[in-house]
Amino acid sequence: MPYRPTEATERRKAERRSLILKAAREQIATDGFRGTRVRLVAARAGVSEGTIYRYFPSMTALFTELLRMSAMRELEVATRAATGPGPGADRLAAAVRIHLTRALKRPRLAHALLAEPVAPDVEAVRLACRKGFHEMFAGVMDQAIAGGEYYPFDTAMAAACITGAIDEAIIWPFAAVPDGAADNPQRIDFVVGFCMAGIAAFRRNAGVISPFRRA
Amino acid sequence: MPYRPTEATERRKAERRSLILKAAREQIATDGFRGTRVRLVAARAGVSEGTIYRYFPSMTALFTELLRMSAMRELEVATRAATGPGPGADRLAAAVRIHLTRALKRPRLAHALLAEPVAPDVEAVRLACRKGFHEMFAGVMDQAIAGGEYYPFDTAMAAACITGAIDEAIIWPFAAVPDGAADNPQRIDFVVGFCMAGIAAFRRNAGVISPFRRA
Amino acid sequence: MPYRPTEATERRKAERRSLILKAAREQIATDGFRGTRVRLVAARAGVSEGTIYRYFPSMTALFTELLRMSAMRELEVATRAATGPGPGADRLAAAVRIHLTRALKRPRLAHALLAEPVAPDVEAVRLACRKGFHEMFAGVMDQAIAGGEYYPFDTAMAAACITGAIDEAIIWPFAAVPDGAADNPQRIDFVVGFCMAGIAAFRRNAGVISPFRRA
Amino acid sequence: MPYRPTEATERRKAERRSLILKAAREQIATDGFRGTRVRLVAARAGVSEGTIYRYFPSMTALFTELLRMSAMRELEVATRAATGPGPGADRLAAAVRIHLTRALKRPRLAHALLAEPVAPDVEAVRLACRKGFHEMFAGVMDQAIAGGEYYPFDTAMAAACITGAIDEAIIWPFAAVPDGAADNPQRIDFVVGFCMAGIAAFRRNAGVISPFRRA
DNA sequence: AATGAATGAGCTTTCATTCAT
DNA sequence: CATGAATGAAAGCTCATTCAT
Repeated sequence: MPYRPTEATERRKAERRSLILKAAREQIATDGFRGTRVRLVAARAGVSEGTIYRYFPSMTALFTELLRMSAMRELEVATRAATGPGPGADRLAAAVRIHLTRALKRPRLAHALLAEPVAPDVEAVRLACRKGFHEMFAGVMDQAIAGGEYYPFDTAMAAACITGAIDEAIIWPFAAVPDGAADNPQRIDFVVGFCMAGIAAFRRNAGVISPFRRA
Repeated sequence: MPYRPTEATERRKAERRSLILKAAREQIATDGFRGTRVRLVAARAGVSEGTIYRYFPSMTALFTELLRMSAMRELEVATRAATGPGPGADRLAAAVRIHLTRALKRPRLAHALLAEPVAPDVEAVRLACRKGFHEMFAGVMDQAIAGGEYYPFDTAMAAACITGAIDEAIIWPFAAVPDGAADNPQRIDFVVGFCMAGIAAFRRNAGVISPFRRA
Repeated sequence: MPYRPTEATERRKAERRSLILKAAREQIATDGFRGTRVRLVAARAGVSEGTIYRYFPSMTALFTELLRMSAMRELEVATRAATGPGPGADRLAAAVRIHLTRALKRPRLAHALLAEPVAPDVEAVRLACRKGFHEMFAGVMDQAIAGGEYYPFDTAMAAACITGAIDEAIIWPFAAVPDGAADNPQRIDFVVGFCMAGIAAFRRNAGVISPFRRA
Repeated sequence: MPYRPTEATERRKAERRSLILKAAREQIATDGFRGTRVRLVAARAGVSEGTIYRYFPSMTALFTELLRMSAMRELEVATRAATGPGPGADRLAAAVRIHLTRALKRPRLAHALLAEPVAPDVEAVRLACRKGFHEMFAGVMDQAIAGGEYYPFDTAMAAACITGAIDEAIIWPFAAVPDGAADNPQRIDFVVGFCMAGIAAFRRNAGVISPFRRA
């Protein structure tokens, strides 16, 4: 009688795979890619080192998939925030805000996923993910331009400035401020405001008063 | 007749040291800290591995010195641009511009030096360097506030946003645009404008028209 | 079905560990601690270098354990010989004899274990082991003094002289006599006699004729 | 005109050679053979590393010569003490005493020279030196036997026991007693007494009262 | 299918020896 | 002839990956 994987077996396999990915995620959140070892991931997942290799052909592949998954999820969330009927500026601000807010919950992980250099194979994927964010931000701005909200400007470059400001806002407190102060709402407001102001000069309706202008 | 080290010998020694630092620099510019090996640096410098250790006690020490040297130089140049009699906004813009312009000449190296996570010993130095830039930018803004040019705002956070935007502007073209287009003057203008606009909302003299506003 | 380490696996592991210790022992017996390299031990044990590090955290740890194990064993054997109801002199002689006899079976190894200077970490353990022998010999003599068999004397120094004589008797034939002649019973008799005579002057009952006196 | 070394040049060369040997001696006295590096010897001698190699073809050769020289000197002194008109027992005791006394002035050096295992080439010389001491001690005893002072016995083995006791007396305090107490005259007396007593059983004139016998 | 022991290439670093100056 | 910078062959150790159980 031929072997036939049961549904339960399939389910268990999928669970294991998730378990390993989650363990890798936690390890990276703690020590970065640099400090991640097969042994440590296996220990966190409660499986053996060999099992890792049953689910992923190599550590590079594991990292790559993790990166893709995490980035996709974040990109999706930010994209959803950027989608809707309101003005482009509001949608952009919402996307920036939600992305930053989420990243600041786990700044070490976010930094690793967004900026930490890794082996070339992984780097390629990481750049692709980054590009996804760039394109999302640029896309919102392009729509806003198309909708007459802004004069045309170099949205690709603006997207770069925005993601850069967000990244640094993630890294910076990680190194410099007391624990717990990193996701201070005021700081998030500031970064969102900075990014919006960065392109405010291109708004068609100059009469709108920037919400950051002091009384 | 006893040996006496000649001037030429001394010069050669200094040259060797520079040669090694330069080789390390190039290696890092190519593969980042992560991909730098004693063997590769030695090969690039055209010396043996042992020679590296005559000039530097360890790879960490070599990285550290390289980092400190490079960062000091850049910081100095940017600081000089930020110093002078003119309005704070102009000086800030000048500092951002020159830092960005110089970094874009060698984006991979700049990124490694500014942002790449490394071994803890080196990281400490790297954070200090980064802090130097933050403080320089924040300092110019504090002066501008003190001089009545801006309303008070969170200059530390603004500095973070500015360095972040610069960094991304460095990394981004490295990944995404054709060679040679990275230091396109228009792109540099854009980033400078973005950063200045980011804090423009806090200017006291609202009458000044942003130079980035399109006709 | 989840993997469960079988008894056979466990046994194999223990055997491997012993195998490595034995290989190290043989290597030391051949070339001393000084000439022992991870590579050589691994080759002798028929395992890879990496495997050595699975069983011992470092070469120092391997040496240390080997030393402790071997010394403990020898000390135990000698101590047992020195324990019992008879006169102290007889028990001391028995301890000297058995220790010497056993060591002469592998003089190079014995010398390395007993006398060869090594890295400081190992040296500490080696001195402790040596001290164990000193104390054992001194202890037997102290008991004999307490029991009225000897007048009081510097038993610590006597123990040093005894272990020294034994050590040299181990090294000496290793260098000077044909193979196999080292553990000549007559030579062992001589050393035992020499050591006993060394403290015979302190015996209370002077009437006893030394068994080493020739007819 | 052919080059002709002047007398002054020759003298200077000989002085340098001595200087290097002395420096090596001091280095060994401090850290043993194990801790001796070309660099350290050169630094102590106040010459360059290269110069060492002008006077000695290799470190091994330097060690070898040092060993031979030091051992010769000590052997000579001890031999002189063992030579003369008096009874063999007295001469032996004098030789043991002077050798031990001198060694205890620099126990670390003495231990290194007498017992520290070294590279095989050096070891061969070290064993030869050791053999010199054995033969000297054995020679005195052979003479005493020939002179009717002792019954015949295994003088080679006795010599081994004597040198062993001396060595251990050198090593032991080095590890175990407070500084300065090592060359305590009473301890030297004890070792000399121990060694003499070790062969006392073979004396023909049994009427002689051992000087170590207590009142 | 899961285990974790075994592997071995590769890492940084040391140091006796050589050789251009 | 002295110098000390340069060499490069090891050394101990790590860790991603493989494979017998």
